[in-house]
Amino acid sequence: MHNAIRNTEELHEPDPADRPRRERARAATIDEIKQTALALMRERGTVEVRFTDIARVMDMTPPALYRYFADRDELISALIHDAYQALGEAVAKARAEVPPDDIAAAFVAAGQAYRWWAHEEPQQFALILGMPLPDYAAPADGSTSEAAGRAMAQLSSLFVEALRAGRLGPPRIPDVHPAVEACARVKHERHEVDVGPAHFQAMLHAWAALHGFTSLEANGHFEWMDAEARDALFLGQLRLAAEAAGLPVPD
Amino acid sequence: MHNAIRNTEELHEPDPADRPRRERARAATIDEIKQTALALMRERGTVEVRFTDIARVMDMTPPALYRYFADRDELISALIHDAYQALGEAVAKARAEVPPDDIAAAFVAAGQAYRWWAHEEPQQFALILGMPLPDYAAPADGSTSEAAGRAMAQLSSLFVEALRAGRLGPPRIPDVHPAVEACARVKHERHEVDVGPAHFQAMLHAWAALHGFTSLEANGHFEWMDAEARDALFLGQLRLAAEAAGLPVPD
DNA sequence: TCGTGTTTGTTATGAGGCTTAACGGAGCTG
DNA sequence: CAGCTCCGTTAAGCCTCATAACAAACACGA
Repeated sequence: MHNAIRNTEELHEPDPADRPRRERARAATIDEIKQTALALMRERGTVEVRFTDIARVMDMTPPALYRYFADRDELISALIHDAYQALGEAVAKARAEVPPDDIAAAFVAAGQAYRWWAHEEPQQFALILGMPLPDYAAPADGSTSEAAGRAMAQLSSLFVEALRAGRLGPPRIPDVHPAVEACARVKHERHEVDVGPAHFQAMLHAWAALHGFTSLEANGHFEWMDAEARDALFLGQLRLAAEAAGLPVPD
Repeated sequence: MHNAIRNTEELHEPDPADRPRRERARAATIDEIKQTALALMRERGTVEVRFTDIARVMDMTPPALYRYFADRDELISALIHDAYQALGEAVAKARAEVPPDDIAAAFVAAGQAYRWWAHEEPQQFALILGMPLPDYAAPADGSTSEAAGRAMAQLSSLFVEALRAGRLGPPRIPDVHPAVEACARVKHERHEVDVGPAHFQAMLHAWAALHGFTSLEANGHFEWMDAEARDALFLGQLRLAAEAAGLPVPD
């Protein structure tokens, strides 16, 4: 137990003057642990991570890490949280670098960012969108699912913007199965997705297409193609998705 | 070392009469090990597998397993090979149960089989199409990549059949980037894909869309939808893919 | 029927990872 | 300086992978 829980808990101290200094050091160590874990994952091409290895790279002994994370699961949780954050930020950043009224360009930018991030960080990508890890249970505070929602919101907000700009045409599949409509309604009531059911459906189709290419590429199943071919192919996938969803088609 | 290598090697014995009996027993044990490994993976929801656990379930001691597999990697290799085989067979079986001249139905059947198998066997699916395992190297005999090729051939043959039947219309994206065309030419020369570049491109787009939905669902990212909604959504995805590829559109 | 060699299992052993417990030192606070 | 907290260490227990050495079962030939 010790006090490793303090990562997630908010602890009320008597607010001594040294708090910022010590806390900064602590935060820096936590960050170094996470960065080292990621570096090792990248190096070994795996989601696996050994406390012993992290400690060795950091010139520490393995038990020292337990001052910062109660166990491996807590570290994994933190990494998953960060990964959602990083993906969301990557997409948001890409969208911000595009003229705000150019919906088609924003869609391409978002899609490319999703793909680029997954390709650069396949381990983090696998962490959040691949097979869930053994015994891992999402933290009860919902911090990871909240982060997941924010990442997905990047996509749905694009539809909302297109709708507001009057640039959202009808999706290629206009009819919606009642069960799908029910899901759309729930999402709509929670204000997670502020578009109609047909466009909600189209959005999921677009996400799936986007994700499929991204996932296959990130996991090395497109390595028989060179980078140029993959780029062109992905752009085509984006065009198809935009067209089917009623979004302005890029190019 | 011992003699566990005999799984993959073809060994030339003096062909004694007892060979079939002992070999059958050996094959049965190998099969039981693999089945137990799969059962444990399913139970724990993971790709991880512990020799100790397998042995316990089989009422054996862990070292006994080394008589059949040199190490964990060799077991994984066998499981990957079997998984490709199983996926290919699932798709082939689904296609065989549909009138051979109904291309649209065959496409739906193949897609549903791909999705169904991934959903029923998410661990095996992750094994072959998810993130590659640490330290794992595909066997030099190319048995896994050959199995992979056969599984993918189920999709490409569908396009060939449609072409022969005169039911293959133009794909929604007719222009092909030179780099993609070069890849298509290579595949064509090897007779792995006997369709033109534009349809080759469309096939990859279809695979990606199909795979994206399948992968998200198999990894639990669509669990907020009920089964009915997911079914309807997937059918829509198939329709979009068929339409974009120039295949006959189902329904 | 009885040795003989092969196959297949066992126990014993060691290396290495995860995790906790117990302890010691650094640094801030009074 | 005494006392407290935080951070790191060493020591130790348990578990897994993997190998070595040994024992039983079995098929086979003389």
